[in-house]
Amino acid sequence: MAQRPKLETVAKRAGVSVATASQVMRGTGRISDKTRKKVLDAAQTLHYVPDARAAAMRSGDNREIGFTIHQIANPFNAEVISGVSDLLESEGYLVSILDSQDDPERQRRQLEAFIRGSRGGLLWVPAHDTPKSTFELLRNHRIPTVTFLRREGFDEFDHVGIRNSEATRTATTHLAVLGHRNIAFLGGLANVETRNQRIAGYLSVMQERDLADPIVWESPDDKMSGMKAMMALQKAHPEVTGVVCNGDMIALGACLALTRMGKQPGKDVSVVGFDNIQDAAVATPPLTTMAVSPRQLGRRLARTLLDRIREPEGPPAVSEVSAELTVRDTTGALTRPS
Amino acid sequence: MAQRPKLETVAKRAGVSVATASQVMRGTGRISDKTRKKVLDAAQTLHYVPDARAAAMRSGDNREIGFTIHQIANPFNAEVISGVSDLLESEGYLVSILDSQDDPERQRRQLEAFIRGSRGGLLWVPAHDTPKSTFELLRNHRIPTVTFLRREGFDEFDHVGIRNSEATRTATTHLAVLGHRNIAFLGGLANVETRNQRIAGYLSVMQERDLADPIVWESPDDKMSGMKAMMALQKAHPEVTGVVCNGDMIALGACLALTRMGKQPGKDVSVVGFDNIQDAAVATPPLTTMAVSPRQLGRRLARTLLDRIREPEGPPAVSEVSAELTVRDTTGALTRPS
DNA sequence: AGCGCCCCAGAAATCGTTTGCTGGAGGGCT
DNA sequence: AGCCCTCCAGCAAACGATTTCTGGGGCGCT
Repeated sequence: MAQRPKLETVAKRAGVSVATASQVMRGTGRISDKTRKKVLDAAQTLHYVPDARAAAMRSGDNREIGFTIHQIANPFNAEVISGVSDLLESEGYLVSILDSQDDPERQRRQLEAFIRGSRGGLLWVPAHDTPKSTFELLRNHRIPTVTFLRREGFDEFDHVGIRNSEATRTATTHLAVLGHRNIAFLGGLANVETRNQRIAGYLSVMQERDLADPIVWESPDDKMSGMKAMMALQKAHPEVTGVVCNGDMIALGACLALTRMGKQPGKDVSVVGFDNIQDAAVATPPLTTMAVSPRQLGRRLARTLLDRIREPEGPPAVSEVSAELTVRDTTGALTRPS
Repeated sequence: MAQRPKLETVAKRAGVSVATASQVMRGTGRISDKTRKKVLDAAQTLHYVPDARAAAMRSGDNREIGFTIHQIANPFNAEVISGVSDLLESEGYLVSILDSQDDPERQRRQLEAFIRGSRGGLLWVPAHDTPKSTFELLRNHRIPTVTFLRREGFDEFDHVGIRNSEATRTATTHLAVLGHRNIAFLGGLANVETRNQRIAGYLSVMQERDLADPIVWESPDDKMSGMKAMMALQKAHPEVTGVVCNGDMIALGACLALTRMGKQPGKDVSVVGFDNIQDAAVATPPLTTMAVSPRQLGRRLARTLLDRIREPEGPPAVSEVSAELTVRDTTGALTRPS
């Protein structure tokens, strides 16, 4: 058990040539069962594991793919990752996750290191304000890439996303039908693409239905921030009775704020979330939200990348999935007339 | 912008030899400023990025490290990851995360793929019931490895952990001092090492103080499962007035269950969590918990690995950090006598 | 015996780097 | 002129695999 065994060691122990040993390990060529067994036994006892770097260097195929995401702690993202891994690992790939923390600078460094390691492919949620040069970096190096959720105006990569503006149209309409006129959009940071799309959907309904002046309120996408933001929003605009949120974490934080302020979500103020994370169903009260299936999204994402690896040329494939309105207890008819 | 440029291309364009170009890129050797500039310019215009695989293959040093963890969605883990990345990336490493989902089978496959890629080091939370062979796999391949949180009885690797039994001793004592006698331990799955240690601490206090018969209740470590488990526990053992939890998610789920059953956490039944995740402070009611600092833990973890990479030989370094009792509103004095 | 086929050995090229070596061109110094 | 010193070219050997090629031993078949 000295150093890491190489193929040559295995071959020597099995009494065959390295060429033959390689054939056996790769399952290629015509090898008799007897020889095959000898080699496999030798590899077993030596705990031989081939060096993927050397192999990839010569043969070119690379079964390691990366998934760069903006926020690893988000349970929605975690489920997407899980869906991606299921499919890709069953195809013999190793998927490793990089957490950019939505910082373009950090993302750039990570992607450069990623390219140095020359993996087989990349799944990527670009950080907000990702410069065009970062996209070009990937493209120039011919790395099979699928963007996810955001694409920042770069349309040369395959893409899997959510119909954001359609979803917030649905959410806002839902509130409007319930009688709400003072509806605000809450959550997310400026210049995030998905948020902009969601705001667009919200604004369009506000305008078409001639509701009150739109209010858009920023906040980081975690529960605590959502709570603080909702408190500030209520203070600044006490007339607001409906809130369309940029994510479930925000929405849960908002509900928290409302109950703390003595108001009842779904009665005094209606709140719609986005994502349908697991907590949404068991929250108090259970959250009305725009549901998308993260696992399904993950599988689609993985399949898109596999297709691209198989067929490097060809126009970018873009697919978007719809979010579905899931009504629970945080939305209700307007009680007090505004 | 044809294919990926190699060092030879850069050298040719700069009018120098590959050896010289390599020296410049690595910053080694004695090279005049004029030549250096020529090479750097050529690399710039060609968008040259060195191939880390080929480099690592020859030189042996590898600046990619992996972090295999059992549950990526857990916010506590996410903060640890963040702490690890901060430190390691500032040292020029790329850290990629693998999600074993606490499945020994999946973990095994991932680690084998990881070894094939021969990275520079590994941070590892072993899945529950990880077989000894998996540990030996890593050891045999001489991969600098630091286990985190769990070590499953394998003491040949460096380790960073939490003083679990000390922590649950503190938590249980806290409840006992408040007058509780019927205290249960809730959460986690059988045969998970950290859980066993926490149970041990709990049991020791129950015995020393001659409290009621101990009750240990299983549950997966997410909020929804915790809620269900607490409901079942209350039905089976209505006399229980104190609960020591295996994690904050469980504890939050338990509080949820209590309020749904019309009981008030901290008044009717006292609950202590573990981890002090961000939600703990803003939950209703705010959660009493055993706090450990995930970022600090992450930095210590990273530093331990760096030390090991720098000095591959030598006895394993083990360090454990203490958890601190943070009293909030879910624990209170026993009101109705048992 | 002769022929053909299956299986494999052995050698060599290749992937993109790093690293050590030899040796030479040029400059500054005595 | 002679000598040393700096800077770099050019060659070559690694690293650990894959892949192709030639060639030959052994077997079965006619």
